Order: sequence, then C-alpha cells, then structure tokens
Amino acid sequence: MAQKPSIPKGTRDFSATEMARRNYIFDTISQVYKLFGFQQIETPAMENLSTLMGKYGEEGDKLLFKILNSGDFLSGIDRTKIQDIQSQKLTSDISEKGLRYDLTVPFARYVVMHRNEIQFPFKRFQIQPVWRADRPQKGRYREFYQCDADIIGSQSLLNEIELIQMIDEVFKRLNINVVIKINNRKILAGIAEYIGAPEHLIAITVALDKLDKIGEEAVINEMIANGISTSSIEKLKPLLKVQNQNNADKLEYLKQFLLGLPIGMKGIEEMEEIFAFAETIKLQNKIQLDLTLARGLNYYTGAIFEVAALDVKMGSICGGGRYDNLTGIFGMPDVSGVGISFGADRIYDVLLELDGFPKNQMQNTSILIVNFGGSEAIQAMSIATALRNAGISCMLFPETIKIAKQFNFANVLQIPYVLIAGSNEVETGKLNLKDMNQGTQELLFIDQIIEKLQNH
RNA sequence: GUGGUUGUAGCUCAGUCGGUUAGAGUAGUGGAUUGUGGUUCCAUUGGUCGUGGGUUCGAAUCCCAUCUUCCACCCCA
Repeated sequence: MAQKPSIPKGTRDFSATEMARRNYIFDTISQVYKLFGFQQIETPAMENLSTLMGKYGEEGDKLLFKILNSGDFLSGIDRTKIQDIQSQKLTSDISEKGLRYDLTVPFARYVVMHRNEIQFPFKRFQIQPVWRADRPQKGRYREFYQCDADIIGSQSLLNEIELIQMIDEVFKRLNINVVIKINNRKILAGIAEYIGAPEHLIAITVALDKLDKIGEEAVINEMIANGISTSSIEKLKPLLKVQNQNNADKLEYLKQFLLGLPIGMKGIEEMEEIFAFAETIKLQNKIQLDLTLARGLNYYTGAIFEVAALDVKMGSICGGGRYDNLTGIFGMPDVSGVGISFGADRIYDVLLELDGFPKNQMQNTSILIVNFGGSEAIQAMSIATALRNAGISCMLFPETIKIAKQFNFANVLQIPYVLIAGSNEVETGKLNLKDMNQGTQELLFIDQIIEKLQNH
C-alpha cells in the first residue's frame, strides 16, 4: 500500500501564490542590497561541523542539524561509547557535517578561505535557507530563509549607518512600520563591569533581553538563579529606569555610571556617533536605543540591531550587529565586520497579516490561446511564437478539449486574455481577443494585439 | 529539551451518551450549453476518521504510544 507522504516537522512546501509573494520580498531586499553596492554570494547548505560547533553558544550547538556520515559510519567506533549510549560523545565520531545555522559564520569561513581574492572592505549579500532544530511555532520554522548583508574589513561606523539606511529602505518599500532597536555590546560590557560582574556578561544580557516581556522582578530572579550577587543587582537597578527617555538623554544618564570604564565609554561614544550620523539622513522609521537589547549570539562586540514590526505581534524580523573577530577562529585575526539579516519568512507572515502583498503577483501569463486541434493548433503555435518574440507571455492550451474548459482554465489561473484563433479567424487573419475581466472581445490583427498588450 | 494543544473528503468544517451504511459547503468530474469562463440548475466521483496498539458485543467517539499542527517556556529570524 502506498504510504501517506509527509514532510519533516517545521518545513513547508511553497505553492505558486506563495512563491510569487516570497519572491516579492526577496526581490525587494536584493534590489536594495544591490543599490547599496553589495555583491551576492552563496555557500553550501552543509558545512563541516568543526566550522559550526561552538559559534552559537551551548544552545546553538544543540539546535544544529547534524548529518550522519556516509558508508559504514559505525566501523572503527569505540564500542564502549555505543554500549553506554553516550550519544553526545558519539556524535563527533559518526557525524562530521551539519546544516548551516545562519549565514554569518559560513561567511566568515568564506572570507578566510578566499581572503586573497577579496578586495576589502568586502560588501556581500546572501539569501539562502538556514536550518535550526528548534520546536516550531508561529513565526518559527526549522527551515527558513535569511537575507544577509555584511561589510567586512572596515571598522568605520559609516557601515552601521548604511545598514540602518538599508533596513529603513527595505521596510519603506514593503510598507511595514517598524522600530529599529539598537544597542552596543561595549555598553553592556561596561554595565557588567560597573556592577562588578564582568564574568556574567552573557547571563546579564540574556536576562536583560527579557525585561519588557517578563518584567523587572522576573529578570532579577533569573539573574540570582544564574549566580549574580544581590549587591550587583542593586547597582544595576537604577540603570533599568532609563527606558522612557530619548536616545541622547539615555546616553548622558549612562555616562554617570560608566565614567571610569573605558569599554563602556567607548560604547557610548560609538552610539553617539551613530546617532549623530542618523540625524543627517532622513529615515522613515524610528531608531531607538534599547539597553535591554542583548541578542544571544556571542560573537557580537559592538553595535547590535533588532527590528520589530509595529502593527503586528511577531518576533524580530531583522537582526544584526558588529563582530570584531569572527574570522579569528578560522585563523584570520583583526578583521572587523558588521552585518544584518532579514528574516524573510517572518516578513512574509507580517505582510500576510497586514494584507500588504501587491495584488497582481499571480498574473504571470498574459494570454491563453485556445487549442482547436489540427492545422489551427499548428497555426496557433506560430501565433504564440510571434507574441513571445514581442515579449508577451502566453501559452497554447496543450489539449484539444471543449473550449468552455479552456476558458475556465484561464479563469482559474487569472490569465487576463484568451485568444481564439479558429478556422473563421485564420481565414480573415483577424483573431478574437477576449478580455476576461471585462467580458468583451474584439477582432484584431496580430500586430494590433501585440501593440495593445505591450501598452497595457 | 519541558509543559499544553490539534488532526474527519483536495480545502473549510459538522458528527449527540460508544450504537445501523460517517455528513455539509466548496473544489473536481459529467450534463443543461458540440466556438466562449465567472452566475444558475441537475447528476456524480472523493474518506486506512493522522498512524499503531488497547478496552468493548460494537470505537471517528474511551485509554496508551507515536507522528503532525499550533501555543507557552528555552532560545531566536
């Protein structure tokens, strides 16, 4: 008996309408990327696990999809590992490849491998799927597309500004109102130092990140659970009070605390410079300094970004930041980069909820030519060729069936014109063109049809 | 990974207290209408009731497991 087909958890098929809409998103983003001088690359779906492991923190390693080695993958394995069922220890023996978790780490690997061919600073963009073994839910899939743009080999904060401009431009073109949240890892490091818990930077940032979601009390409880002392937390509390001020006031307020701390002051300087640049360009959307923005990825060292839609409840739809030494782990130190990534699948869900997709995405074929069979069909093929040579998309219905059926086909596929070229029409050279939306039809020579459709 | 939730025709969903042959709308197919679609009318094809076990004289319905969906946590795009 035939088995019922299915696809893996958290993956999806994309049908024609969905693809038209997805391409609208991809096209918008890549047009903006190209406009800003970024060049497209692609990297393999799978990477060596040695490239991926340890780059995303402990949680990230768990969420990596690992690929079983080919062939007799159990030969030569230490028997005790199998007997003891130590699957964690066994993993490195039976799997040496994994599906990529994001596009940034493979990009760092790419830069190191191709360093001699690359002209720095290198601006690249990359639109490809990534995979995470997370539990799926709304806006979270196991296979999803990221749309990355990174500038590597330049420490200038102009890059941060350019990324902000691109974020603003993309969401302007997509008609989504957003807030661009920005923070700086150096400020967070300064805060951690100020409260006397620099070794807990990651725990502090992860807890802080949840402030607006779970509230101050729950954040403090989480910090205590992570071994942060109560005296540190007391010193932190006044810093949590700055959320309702404007960006400049927040920075001024912070200075009081971070005055003697070089890292923190450097972070504040960077933010001041970025905001000063931002003043000089016109942005559609608001930029907001958000001290609770932390981002889980460990490799960020400077500015960090996150974008949230204002009119739809959804996780972040774009994120990114500066990383000073991501290539260092692959043996190429002191190369700073900064990048952003749009989450195309979440943007899709946001646009769907806003009813924000263009309405005419499905009209890919302009004309359906009715098939009458025999010599008329052969005649129809040359009409189709003439139309295509003029750049008009058309198709000849492949079967000779009742023409009511053929009309219905055009109707369901929303093909706006049906061309009838039967024996009557072929005799006079004037073809019957029916406008499916108006219900009208007229007799036209082929040249007139081309003219009409081209001016359409 | 933890807790909860969901699954019946291609799609959207009914299905009573466990009781005969599981229904509707829509889509599909044929016709009313042999060269004209959308509207209308008539007829009609689709079901391992997610899957596997169990309880029962009898299971879509109750129980267990598993997969899937969605949600919360964790984390993230």
